[in-house]
Amino acid sequence: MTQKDDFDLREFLPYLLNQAAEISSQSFQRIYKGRYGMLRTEWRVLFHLAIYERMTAKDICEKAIMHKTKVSRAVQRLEQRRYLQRKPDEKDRRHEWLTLTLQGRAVYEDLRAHAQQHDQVLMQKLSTEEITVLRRALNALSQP
Amino acid sequence: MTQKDDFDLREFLPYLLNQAAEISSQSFQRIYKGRYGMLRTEWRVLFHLAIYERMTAKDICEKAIMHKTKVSRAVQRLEQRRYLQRKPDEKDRRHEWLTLTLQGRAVYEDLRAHAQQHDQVLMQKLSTEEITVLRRALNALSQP
DNA sequence: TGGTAATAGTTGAAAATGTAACTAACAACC
DNA sequence: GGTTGTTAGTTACATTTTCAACTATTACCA
Repeated sequence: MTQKDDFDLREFLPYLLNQAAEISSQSFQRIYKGRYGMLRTEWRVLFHLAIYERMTAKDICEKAIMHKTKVSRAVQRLEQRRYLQRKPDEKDRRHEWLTLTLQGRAVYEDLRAHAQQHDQVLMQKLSTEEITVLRRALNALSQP
Repeated sequence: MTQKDDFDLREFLPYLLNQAAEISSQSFQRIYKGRYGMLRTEWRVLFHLAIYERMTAKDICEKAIMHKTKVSRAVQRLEQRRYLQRKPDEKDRRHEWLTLTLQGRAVYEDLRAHAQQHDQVLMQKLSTEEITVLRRALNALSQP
């Protein structure tokens, strides 16, 4: 098992990004899964609703870059657990406005605290300058 | 839909990483999926074998940080397509040595060319310095 | 007005993934 | 040598995700 070839997989950005994303979300996953039995799609929807207060599923699709069926199912499960409420738009009944319940907000507060803590741990692997550049680069790469 | 709260999701590393990873792999996905009907797990295994020549499934698990069932299934599918060969180790028949076939290598060469091209496009979104720091940071974050 | 197109969101079936239990081969210790 | 433990890899089943088709509502336009 010896390296050959000039192409280095370790410099291929999609590969590196995937690797880092996978590993760095694992320990956070244990938290939202362990405490609330939530999935990745669900905490993402929850966080978006907590931050933007009031969104339609469509809004979440765009902000979170998630497919509509993923969002639809995450919303269903969050609703079942009474973490969010739906309210159809009066003007255009194709839209549904989603907001967190008090209970949903409480779950968010708890997870947010853990998220921040988790982020601290991750950032300890990097210098301040690296963090700044990393965030900027990741944002740039997130523009489709 | 207005931003609230002090916690900024856009600074939460697992979120940013996931976003960037997702988006930056999409157009490469269209290539390996469209041309060869391959999955993400499969190109990763294929690339590892192309680069390291000769590995066991275990080696791939470690290098690619993939679960052994993922690797097992990817290897099965690559074998069905005659992209790789298995050869049991003579000394220890629990191990199987995996190598690409000529056909597998040809597929790799094709995909590698596209990967490099794709990488170029991604890197155009970043400065040279950002690329260096990004790679270093991603590697650091990939250490579990 | 009526008819077609577009949009928001849901659903069902197929594909992929995760988890845990499994087989087969070897190691280690008595 | 036989028992127990460990390791490489597979399989079965449950959970998730994907893809395409669907409903319901609104927009467009002749």
